[in-house]
Amino acid sequence: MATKYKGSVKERNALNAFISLNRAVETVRININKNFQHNGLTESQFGVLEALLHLGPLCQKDIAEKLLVSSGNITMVIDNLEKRKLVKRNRSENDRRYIHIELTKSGKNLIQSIFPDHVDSIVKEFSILTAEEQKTLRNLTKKLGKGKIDDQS
Amino acid sequence: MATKYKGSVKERNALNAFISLNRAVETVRININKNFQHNGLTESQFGVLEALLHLGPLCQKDIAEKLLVSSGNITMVIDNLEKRKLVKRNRSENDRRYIHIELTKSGKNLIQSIFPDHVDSIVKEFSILTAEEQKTLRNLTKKLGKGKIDDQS
DNA sequence: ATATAATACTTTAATGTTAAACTTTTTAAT
DNA sequence: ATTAAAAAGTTTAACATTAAAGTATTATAT
Repeated sequence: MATKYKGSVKERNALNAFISLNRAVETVRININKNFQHNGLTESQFGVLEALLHLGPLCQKDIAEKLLVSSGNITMVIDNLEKRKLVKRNRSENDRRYIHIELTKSGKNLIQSIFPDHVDSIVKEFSILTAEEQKTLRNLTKKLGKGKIDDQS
Repeated sequence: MATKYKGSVKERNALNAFISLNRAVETVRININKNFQHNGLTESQFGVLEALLHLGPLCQKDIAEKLLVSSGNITMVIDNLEKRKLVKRNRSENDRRYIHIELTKSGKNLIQSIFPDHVDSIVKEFSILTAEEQKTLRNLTKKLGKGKIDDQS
């Protein structure tokens, strides 16, 4: 019953790249996320804390753009982080539509304590590739993604 | 306030590759998913229908493994597909623990009508890379992902 | 100045997602 | 044969996610 898709060479090339790309991200993520899951953080919560750590206070719209998620989603993620007192909402005085989000002291302590392990596990996952291959992978994927997040270059 | 992470060369290489990889998948997915979203399908639902189309009837455990999701999740996704009469549950006679899922006629019609556009949009997204680059990308990501889904090779 | 647009955020409804506890069925051990 | 363990699927609670509609605030056009 199994019927593999038969397409043109062009189609098979793109499909193969797409499938492997998705699979790689999924498996790598599952392994890397174990780090902050031990600390009761979800991937979204970790992403917000990391952005705040490395970029400083941000309004919710900026966070949503960095993480490529909807504004409604950010409202809930920030809600949950606020419940745990890891971040704080500050209504802007200049323009009261904006809410600036900043790390609390315990939020900063938490993300700072987790981040080194996070980096370690990324290094570990990618160590199956040489430095040269990692650079190649980065250059190829940079072309595919219209990224808004600054990377480490 | 922005404080970029300072790490070793090894760490920056891995981080850069990781960030670009994630970003590429997210942006590519958002574009590609528009196809089946027009037909009221979610990404998960599309994934199930596609697996059933190309691999034939599967039990829920197999579907969960192909899609790298939990068994509880598959229960819900199949529930929603069943509500729309796109798939059908068949309790196995040999071993009553298993439930075989198969496409209904309308489910097969739907996925067959959508799939060509799906492939087209993947080809379009990846056309920013040459055929050689697509193969390189595939080979690099294959090393990273411990895939279980058969690809088109 | 006032009406209109646009912007930032929230809410709602529907679906997705997981982990963990649970049921049912089958297999393995003794 | 009886019991224990394993396996497939379901349920529950909590969080994620989006689209679309709604609220509050600010900017713009006339």
